[in-house]
Amino acid sequence: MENNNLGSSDRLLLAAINLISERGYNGVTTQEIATAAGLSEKTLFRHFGSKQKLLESAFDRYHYAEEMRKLFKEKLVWELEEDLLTVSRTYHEIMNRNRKLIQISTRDEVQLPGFKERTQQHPLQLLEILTNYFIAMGEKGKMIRTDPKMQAFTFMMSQFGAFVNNLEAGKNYPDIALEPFMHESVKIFARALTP
Amino acid sequence: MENNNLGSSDRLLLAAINLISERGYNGVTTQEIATAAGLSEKTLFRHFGSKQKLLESAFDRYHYAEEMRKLFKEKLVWELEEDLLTVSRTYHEIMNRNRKLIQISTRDEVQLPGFKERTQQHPLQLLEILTNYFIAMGEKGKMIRTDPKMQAFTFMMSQFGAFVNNLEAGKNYPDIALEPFMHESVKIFARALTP
DNA sequence: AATGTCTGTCAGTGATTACTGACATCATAA
DNA sequence: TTATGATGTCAGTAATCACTGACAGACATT
Repeated sequence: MENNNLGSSDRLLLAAINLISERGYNGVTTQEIATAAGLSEKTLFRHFGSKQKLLESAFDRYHYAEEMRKLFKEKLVWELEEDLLTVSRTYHEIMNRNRKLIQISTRDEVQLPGFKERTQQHPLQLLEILTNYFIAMGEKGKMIRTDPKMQAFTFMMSQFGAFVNNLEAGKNYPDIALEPFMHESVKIFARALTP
Repeated sequence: MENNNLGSSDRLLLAAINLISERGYNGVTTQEIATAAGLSEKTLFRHFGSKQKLLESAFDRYHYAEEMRKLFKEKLVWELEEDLLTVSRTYHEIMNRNRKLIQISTRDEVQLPGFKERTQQHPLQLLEILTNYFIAMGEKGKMIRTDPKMQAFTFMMSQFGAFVNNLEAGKNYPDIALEPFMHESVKIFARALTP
């Protein structure tokens, strides 16, 4: 964890994210965070005033909030299997970039109100986009027309479930990798939803 | 939270599970747990000796560890859509019964080693059962024969994702309920996997 | 009546922890 | 050189918290 080329604030923020995502807000001391950042506890408080504000700053600074909307506009080609793969890839990219903050926001949601809403926005956005995409595909005759919202939700849940189990870490399901999962899950849904 | 007809130990265990699942192990004091149980802090320590042992006892006492294996043996009828619905129902029943303990074990896994393995056994069992079921169905000619393990895993992930989002609580996705989700997700996979 | 069991109250201890103030050090810029 | 800003050290405070011992009351069993 040698981030010596970064500024002190960023070193503290990253150390905080790493430690708190692993052991929880109440499971980490300001002393530990400062030491992990290679700085003194005093410096931590000079920069952020309180432990709470330190974590809030970490969210403001390191939460990637780009809209999924934009990412899809230019990428979708109205070919179901290809597009589902794009959706899956983009989803896992964004979610994995935010993994540690998402973990913190779910674990410590009671103590850190408002954080969960911010990380929950990505799934909600995706659900909306995907539902609209399914409706449009149905109108084009390229998809069965039954329950687009629930279909989108089911696809999302499969991706979300895989994300939560952190296939890349390989701890929960050692012999299942992310890339093959994305392909197989996309294939399944494409086959199920094609007329 | 009036469990006055229960013994003191059980009142304490249930109060501990409720509070810790909401606010985390380090976010709850022994004082709070005792008060929630309608007892004094002293009584808590007389019964369990330490906070740690209190939680461990809660797991031993309230973790429903029945094997999915048994539940399926008598229920499956080798009809894909019907069986997938049975699997989904059974899965959510068991997982929801264990929801609070599962939440504790994932949130506080670092501080409570060994707990996660115990709650993770249900999904692992289900994956194995479902994979074998898919293989057998393939041999009967009732399912496409491609990648049974990954197909089982994808189905499981969709159920797991829905479980994590606690549809019954209706907080994350207010307009999506568990029952319709189970039916739609099962329909999707049945259509995708039928020859 | 006597005994044992369960519980509460009270008053504490020792450890941890977020957070502070005073002062020193050191590099860089003016 | 001097001033400035960022940092470290040290010693400390006030609060919290897991946990304890001593004593007493309530209740059931014998």
